[in-house]
Amino acid sequence: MLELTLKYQLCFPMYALSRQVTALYRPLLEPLGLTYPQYLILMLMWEHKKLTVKEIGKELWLDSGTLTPLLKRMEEKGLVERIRDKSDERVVNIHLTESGMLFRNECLDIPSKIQCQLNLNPDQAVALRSQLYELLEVLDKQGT
Amino acid sequence: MLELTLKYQLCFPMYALSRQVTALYRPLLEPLGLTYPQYLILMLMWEHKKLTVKEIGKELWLDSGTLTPLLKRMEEKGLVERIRDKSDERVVNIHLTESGMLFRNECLDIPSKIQCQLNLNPDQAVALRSQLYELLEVLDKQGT
DNA sequence: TGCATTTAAATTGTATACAATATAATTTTG
DNA sequence: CAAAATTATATTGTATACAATTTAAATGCA
Repeated sequence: MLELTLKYQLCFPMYALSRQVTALYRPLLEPLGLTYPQYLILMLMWEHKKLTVKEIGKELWLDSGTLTPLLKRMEEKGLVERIRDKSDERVVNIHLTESGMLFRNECLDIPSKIQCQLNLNPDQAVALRSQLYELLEVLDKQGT
Repeated sequence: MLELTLKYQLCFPMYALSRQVTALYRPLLEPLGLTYPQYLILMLMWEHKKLTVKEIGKELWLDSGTLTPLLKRMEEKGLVERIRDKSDERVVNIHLTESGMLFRNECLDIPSKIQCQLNLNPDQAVALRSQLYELLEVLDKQGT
C-alpha cells in the first residue's frame, strides 16, 4: 500500500472517480446551462434561500477566488443575486432568485438517475458516503 | 438518498474529498516543483519508462487537451521528453529522463505520509480503494 | 490505386481550483 | 479614540479539465 505505483494509491481512484461522476452529471446539467459546481451551489440555495459567500465556501470547501467568478456567472444567468450586506459591508449575501427557485423542478430526478448509473443500491451508497464524510472530518480537524 | 439536498448526495463528498486529499499532497510536491497530476504521470513513467500520450490518457482518464500542455510543462522541467514516433507520426512517445527517474527518490515517503494524515489503517485503505475501483469499472463499461 | 474514414495530438475557448496579493470594512487593543 | 490586527471579498496569475474543432497521418475499402 505504501508503494510508489499508481495502482496502489488510494488518492488516484478518488481523483479519477470524482471526475467521472461529475461527467455523469454533465449531460443532465448541460441542457439547463449549469455546471456541476453551480448545481452544488443551487442545492445549497434551495435549502437556505440566503447565504454569504463565506458560508457557501465553508460548505463546499471553496474560497472566494473560486466562488466570486462562479457566483458572478450564476448572477448573469439570473439564478442568484449578489447583495452587499448593509450592516457589514465586507459581506456579500447571495440570494436565490425566483428563477433559481424554479430550476429545482428541472433537477428533481437527477439524483436517482446518477445513482442508477453508478449501479449502487441505497445501502451501499449510504455506507460509502459515510466513509467519505469521515475522511473529510479527519481532514477538517487537521486544517484547524 | 434521492433527496435534492447537498448532504444526501454521494457525489459531493467524493468531489470535496478528492480536492482535499490533493491539497494534502501539495506541501509535499510543491518543494519538488510538481503538481498532483504531474506526480501521477511520473508514477506511471517510473513504472513504464515509455508511454504514448494516448496510453497515459487511458490510465489517468485524461484527454490530449489536458495532457498536451501538462506534458509540455513537464518537458520544460526536464522530467520527460516528447518524441514523435518514427513508424507512426501521429503518435507522441513520452520518455522518462534521467532527471525524472531521480525524482522518484524524493517521493518515496509521500504515500506513507498521506496515509498517516488520512488516519486510515492499511485494511481500510485497501477496502476503500477497491470500492472506488469497482465504481470506476462500472463507469468504464458504460463509456464503451 | 484513390478517396473516405478513422485515429492521435494539438489547438481553442470556457470554467473551475487555488495560491498570493490587494482592498475595504470591522474589531481589537493599547 | 487611533493605530494595528483581523476579516470578507475581489483580483491576478497559473494549472488543470474538458468540449469542440483542427491537423496530419494511417487505414480501410471500392
